[in-house]
Amino acid sequence: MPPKRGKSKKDIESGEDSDEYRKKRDRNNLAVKRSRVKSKQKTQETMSRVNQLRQENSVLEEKVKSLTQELGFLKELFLAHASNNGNQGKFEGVDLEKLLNDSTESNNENL
Amino acid sequence: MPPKRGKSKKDIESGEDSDEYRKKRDRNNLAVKRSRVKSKQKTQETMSRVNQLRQENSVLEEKVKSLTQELGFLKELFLAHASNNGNQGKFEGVDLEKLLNDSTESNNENL
DNA sequence: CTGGATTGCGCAATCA
DNA sequence: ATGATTGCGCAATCCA
Repeated sequence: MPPKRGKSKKDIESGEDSDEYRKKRDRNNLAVKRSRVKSKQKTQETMSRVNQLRQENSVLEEKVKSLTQELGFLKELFLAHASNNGNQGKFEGVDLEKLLNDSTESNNENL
Repeated sequence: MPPKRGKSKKDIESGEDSDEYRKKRDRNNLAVKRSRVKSKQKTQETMSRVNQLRQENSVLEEKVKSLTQELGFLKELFLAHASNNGNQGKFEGVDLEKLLNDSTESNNENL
């Protein structure tokens, strides 16, 4: 009682000398082609993404650099002012020394 | 005057039923395998690179954010001080208004 | 079960 | 001649 199918013996797979088989192969070959094209596209996009990120990155680095520089300058200015006036680093009632360090340390440690 | 070679007819290529041919195929198959492994590795590395850059990027963004914030705060402090003393924005002999804008504009325009 | 999508694999052409 | 790459088809397998 071999299972009776619509086809002859071993389905379309493996054997089936012609039409159905060929048809199936052809379709698969197309699928393979599509799949590979897609794959290559993705690879390309990934590489582009890398360059894009590199760009953004260097822009940000410069930004950080100039902001840090700026901040450093202001800090010195502050300290100079403070010592000139002997008001213990207080300016407008704020403890600048502490403030400046707070948001400078955490930013410089990664450079 | 058929060209005389060391082999029979069509070289080792295409035909040559055995040894030389098979040997060549086998070597190529290995080469293909090597090549494909290498290729996949490179793809993987590229993807890792993307994530790595994403990381660096967000770190930098935060850095810029906090530095900018800091700078904004100091700027206000400065301006307040200047107006309180009615010295035309001069502080320690420096024109802060101008200074602060110079290296702040170029840094905020991309946010 | 049906059928496209992926993937490993080998062949041959071509590059270096 | 030789290894590296690349397009291509086959078949197994995945996945929906």
